[in-house]
Amino acid sequence: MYSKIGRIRDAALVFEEMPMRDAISYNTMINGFGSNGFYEEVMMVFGQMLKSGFLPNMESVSLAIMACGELGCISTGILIHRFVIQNGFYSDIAIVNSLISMYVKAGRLEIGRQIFYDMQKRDLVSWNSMITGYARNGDWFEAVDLFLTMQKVESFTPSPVTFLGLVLACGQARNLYMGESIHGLLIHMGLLSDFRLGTSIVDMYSKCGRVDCARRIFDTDLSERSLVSWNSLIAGYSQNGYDYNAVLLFEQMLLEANVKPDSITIANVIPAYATFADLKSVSAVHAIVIKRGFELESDTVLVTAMVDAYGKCLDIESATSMFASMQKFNVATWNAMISGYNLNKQADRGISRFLEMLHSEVLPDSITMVMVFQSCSELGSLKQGSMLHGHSLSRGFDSHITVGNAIIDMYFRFGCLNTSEVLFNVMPSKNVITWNTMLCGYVKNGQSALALKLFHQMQLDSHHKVDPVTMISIIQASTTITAGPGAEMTHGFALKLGFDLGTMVGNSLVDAYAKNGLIVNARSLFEQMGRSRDQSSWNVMIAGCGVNGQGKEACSLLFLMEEDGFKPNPITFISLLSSCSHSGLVKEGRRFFDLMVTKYGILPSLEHWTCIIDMFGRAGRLEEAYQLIEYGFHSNLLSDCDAIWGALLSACRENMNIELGTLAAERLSRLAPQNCGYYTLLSNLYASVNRWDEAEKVRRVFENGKLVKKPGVSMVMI
DNA sequence: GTAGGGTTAG
Repeated sequence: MYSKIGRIRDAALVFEEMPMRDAISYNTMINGFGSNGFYEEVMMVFGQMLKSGFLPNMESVSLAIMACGELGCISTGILIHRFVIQNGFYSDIAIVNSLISMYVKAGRLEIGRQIFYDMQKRDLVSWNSMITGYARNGDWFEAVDLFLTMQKVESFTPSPVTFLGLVLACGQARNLYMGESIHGLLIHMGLLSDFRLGTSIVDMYSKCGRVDCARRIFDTDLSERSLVSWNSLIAGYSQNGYDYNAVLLFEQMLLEANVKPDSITIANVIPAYATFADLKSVSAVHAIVIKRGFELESDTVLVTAMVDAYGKCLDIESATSMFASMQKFNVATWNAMISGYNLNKQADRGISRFLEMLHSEVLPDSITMVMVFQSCSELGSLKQGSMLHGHSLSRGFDSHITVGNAIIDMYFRFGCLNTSEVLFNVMPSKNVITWNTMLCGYVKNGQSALALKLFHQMQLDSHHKVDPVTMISIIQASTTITAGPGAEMTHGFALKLGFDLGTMVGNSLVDAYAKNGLIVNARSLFEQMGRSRDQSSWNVMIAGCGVNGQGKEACSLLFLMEEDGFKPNPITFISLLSSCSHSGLVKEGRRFFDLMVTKYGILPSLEHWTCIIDMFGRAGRLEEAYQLIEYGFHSNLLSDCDAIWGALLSACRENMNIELGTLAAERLSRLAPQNCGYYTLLSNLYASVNRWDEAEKVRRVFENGKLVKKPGVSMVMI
């Protein structure tokens, strides 16, 4: 009675206290748990029932099989399968259908298929289960084939569940063409009013990258906007790079009265906030999760999304503690954690996590390998990188293009161009990212000519089309070789290719023009870009004015930028401060520095501080630089570190200021006694004012080997 | 008895 009205916990209590249980009470309990989705409990009671010697009824057996499917307990499922055969349940079509469904849910299509073909008599549910099985695995061809055979051979009329399977198949296979056909068929048959089918169509368009169609159906065609339809559309936006739309839709959802987000909604929207590195929103969503009591410890997917998000927001400690609070890990969780350490410049912790992972029961996958190769680059440890390269070869990861790309990228970062080239040449299959990695690697290593040569080769290869990332490398390579004309040429070339100068390529060209003295071209392209400008376009333009001595123009761009709807970010102020620095606009620079903190709430980073020290230095106003540093310490905006004194010492060297220079060097020698660069600066400073004896003294300290060589990163044994 | 939505990289 209790279980019928959903008060399953009360029923369980009564059941526990029953002195004598009979088959009926066991079956009732299994039914109660099963219909409320308590699958673990179903398994438990089912086990107890068999142990006590009672024979379950058809319904209980069916529910137990269903529970195995839901929980992914395929080994228990196989035992129940045997039990079914031994106890004569195999004649029941419903039980066999449940078995098929269990196997296909676990991805064991071959077993499901065997059972299906061995059946003497099949009903519509058997066909539907099989179709759905193929659909989940993205095999739309088999799904459609079964759909046709079902009608031709056994004359079954498809039900809405059949179509649910077909639409799912198109989505999973990203087959837009088939999806559109079935959409049309459903309209024709008048089945779209079934809200489950409507939702599945929204999901299909989302998965096929046509979020615009998904949105139209969501807005106009759905008879009922269920939680699942909201989730499908948010997922569609988020997975297709429309992060802002995902966030907007989620925020709209929060205002709706008749729908509340669940853990899947959150797992969908969190990556969108993460792309913006929007820590405030991520924490706010985390608060919703806690407030609504979603189970975090067991929800691997949700926690993985949160670990990743905190990592991207540079709150690595929150990411670490979320990771630590988990009971079950999967490979994505480990990967998100390692990626977080890389992003937070703590690659050593990433490597440690990887070693920990090797001792856990979760095996690394190709994404893990991509992450650890990044960790090695970040750490600058060639030795470790080569060892992991060997590890990855022995595990067969070299067949993954992404892993190959990551390894090529790593060797470029170590300056091992030859190794990268060899790997590139022997790679059995390449994608456009492989080519881009090579091009970018050459450019970063100052080999622009090689980049252009390879680009030529790439164009002859019809398999790989030039994309925006390719163009950016080519713009940089051309301009390093032929400065201004290079920028004009690649600009023309991009237009000739029929390339829609998107935001990224546009920004890169503006940057190339500006850096090569063609500020007029930069400005006109920047204006031409219009709506396709983003925040970074403004930053590039501001910096570009700066290097061309147009400090005043740079300053006025800040206000135009705000009029255009973009908020300045820390990089904007780096561009502004260095513009002021190059144009000698000390007063303005100082004002922007203050505005940044007070009006925009941006805490100055080390780079901001070194920029402003450089500005004072160029203007010969070293005392003011020093005062500002002292003020930074006092107000806790700045911590005492070698980079700051290094910047001051460098400025002193330019101004031949011995007094402050010695002071800076003193602080430096205490903070970073191993840093050779500063000793050279100090000895140069003495030499510049003809104090040769002092210069010699510093040089001797350096040469006497008082400098300890920075110990290499310790080796890792695998 | 079958039944729609989720995480990680390049």
